[in-house]
Amino acid sequence: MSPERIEEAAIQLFSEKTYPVVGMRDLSDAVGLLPGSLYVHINKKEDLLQRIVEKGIQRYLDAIEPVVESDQTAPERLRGAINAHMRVLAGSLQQTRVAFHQWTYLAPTGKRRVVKLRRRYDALFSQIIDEGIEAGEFRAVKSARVTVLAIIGMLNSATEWFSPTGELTAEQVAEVLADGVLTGLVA
Amino acid sequence: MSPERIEEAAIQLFSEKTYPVVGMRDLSDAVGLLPGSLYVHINKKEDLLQRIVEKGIQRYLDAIEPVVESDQTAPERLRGAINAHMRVLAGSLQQTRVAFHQWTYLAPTGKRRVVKLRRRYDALFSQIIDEGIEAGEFRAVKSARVTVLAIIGMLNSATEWFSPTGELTAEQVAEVLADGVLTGLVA
DNA sequence: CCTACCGATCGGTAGG
DNA sequence: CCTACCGATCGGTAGG
Repeated sequence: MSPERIEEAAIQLFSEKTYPVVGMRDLSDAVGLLPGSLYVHINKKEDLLQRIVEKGIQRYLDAIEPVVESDQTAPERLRGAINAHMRVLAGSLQQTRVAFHQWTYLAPTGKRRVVKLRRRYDALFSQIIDEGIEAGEFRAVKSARVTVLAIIGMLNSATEWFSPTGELTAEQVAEVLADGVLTGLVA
Repeated sequence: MSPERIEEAAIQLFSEKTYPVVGMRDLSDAVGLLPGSLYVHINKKEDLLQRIVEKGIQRYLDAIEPVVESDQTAPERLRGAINAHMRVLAGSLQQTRVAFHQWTYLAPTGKRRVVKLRRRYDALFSQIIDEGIEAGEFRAVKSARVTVLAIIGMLNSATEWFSPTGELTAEQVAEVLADGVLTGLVA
């Protein structure tokens, strides 16, 4: 038994039932140990959540940061960031479900660490939008902040409705989303 | 003590800490009763959640249905629906937080009732999009389904970031969102 | 609406 | 990694 296998089982269980509802006995059943034996490998339940959340967000930072720093136009970078987001999402769907919604169950110290990571994620999209408006590539929206929050909210919502077995691949979904964000719905 | 006052306290507590983490003792403290005395007024904890969720979604149906059925163009109705959504959101922010995210804690029977309501909400936006494409008022998006899910996801995300004390009113946020959805970001 | 309490389950630990 | 168990807390109830 490795801490990694316990973490994988925890990702599965937390994503299905949420952190407070998953008991250490559910987790020990899932990996084939008795409840007390889990503590040979981990310190406490909350440490599992902390690691799952931090690594889960880090995947997005690693994928999106290079896109934002590239020398493409703002519309191209936004399209690229949306594509990167959807590819990470498809590759770590359950972990994302835990990372984006369940960090709120962490104690204040752990929560602060997560908030910092979330701010970095947020800042990536902010940068594209701000630079695009500055360069005249995007129109002067009435609120850049709300625009960023809306785009991120839209992307995060895919966590709930994207299906790896659905009709569209992650890349195809990204294309629909990017088209919508860039050119809108009106004919 | 009325069941309504208990329900209000439950909305507040569930929205702050989520259903499984709120104990009946938290709730009884909030309304000034002893834990056992709550059961004079309610049957069980889950009934509270069920009612909060159903009424919470119903507010959205009541506000958006007339907009969808009106005889405006699809772009006008989409703008109206987004506006209606944001006004309900601002008027019942905490209840919305419970209704949109915590219905998953209900037992299967209750969950089925909620899924029906959610489908009706979903169908309202689907109808506008489908009719708008049909009428040539919207461009032929690559996936109407993903488009609808993205718009709803964006609106639902406002539940997490909208602040009644923020710079923009709900109506102003709705305008930014509708502009974005209808005409996109590109200059 | 309170007193007093129920059985079940929780995260976690001592000792081997 | 198991045995055996801890104190705390959970939703809920009987009887007044």
